[in-house]
Amino acid sequence: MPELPEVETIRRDLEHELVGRVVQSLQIRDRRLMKTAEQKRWELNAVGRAWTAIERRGKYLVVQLEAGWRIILHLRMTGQLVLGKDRPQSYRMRLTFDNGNELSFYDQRRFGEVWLLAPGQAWPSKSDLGPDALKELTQDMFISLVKKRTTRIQPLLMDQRLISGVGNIYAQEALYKASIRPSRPGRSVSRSEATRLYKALQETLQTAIAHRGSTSRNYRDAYDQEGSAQSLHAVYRKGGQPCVRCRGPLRAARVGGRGTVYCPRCQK
DNA sequence: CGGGGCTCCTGTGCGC
DNA sequence: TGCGCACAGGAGCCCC
Repeated sequence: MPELPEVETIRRDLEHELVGRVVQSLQIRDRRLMKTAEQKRWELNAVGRAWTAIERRGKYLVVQLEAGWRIILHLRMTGQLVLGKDRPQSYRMRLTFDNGNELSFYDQRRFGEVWLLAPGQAWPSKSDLGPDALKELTQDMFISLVKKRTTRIQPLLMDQRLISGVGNIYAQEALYKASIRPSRPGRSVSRSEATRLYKALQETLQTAIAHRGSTSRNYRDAYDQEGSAQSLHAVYRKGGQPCVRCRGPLRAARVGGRGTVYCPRCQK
C-alpha cells in the first residue's frame, strides 16, 4: 500500500490525535510481529511514556517518545494504522492511550514491521535511506543521481537507498507526466528530461497528499477513510485503456520485476 | 554496480 | 462453480 503520500497522511492524522498522549497498554495478536521477550521490553519501555512527536522518513513512521525512545513503523504492502475504539479484533498490535483512544495496526499480508529503539539505538533499515523525495531531494541532487546510473529509471526512482518514499504507483505516474519511458537507463535521461521528471515527481507527490493518498485496495487513513488520489491516476493499473493525452492504448510491461504501465506513444 | 529471481504472507481476479 | 496461476502500494537476499 503505502508510499510517501499515504504515510504522510497517516502521520498527520496521528500527530493530530496522539501527540502528548501517554501509552497505557499494548496488546499483541501476531507472534511473528513481536516475540514474548520483545513484548516485555515494550511493556517496560513504551507503556507509560508520552508520544512527543511523529515524523516520517521515506515510507517509515518515526514516533518520538519521552526520554529519547523511538517507535519505528513500516507498513510495507498492506499495513494500516487505524484510530478509534471498537475496531475489528484482527489487529496485529493495538495501543491504548490515556484518553481512551486506541490505535490498531492491521496488516493482511503481515509484511509490516515495528521496532522499539532505545535512545541512540541504530536505525533498523538494513541499507541507509536516501534523501526523502519531498523534504530533502533537490533538483541538482536528482539530476546527478540519475545521470550517474545505468539502471532503468523506474527501479531507480523506487530504490530507497537512492531516494526514499517513492513506490510503484507514483514512479509510474511521474514518468507518465514527464513523458519518459520506465525502461530508460538513468544515464540516457537528458538534463532537461531529468528536470521535467523531478518537477513531475514533486507535483505528483504533493497532489497525492492533498488528496489524502491513493486507495487502490487496502490503503485507509488513520480514520479508516479511503484517499481520493487514485482518481488522478493516468497509468497505474490502466494497461489497455486509452491514454488521456493521445487516446492510444496504454501498455502493460514488467520493469525490474514489477508491473508498470506507460504510453508507448507519449513516453519516449 | 546491475539485473533476475526468490522469499516473507494473504487475497483477488482471470482463464480454462 | 471450481481450480490453478499470476499478480498485488515493499524490500532484503542470493547468485550471475
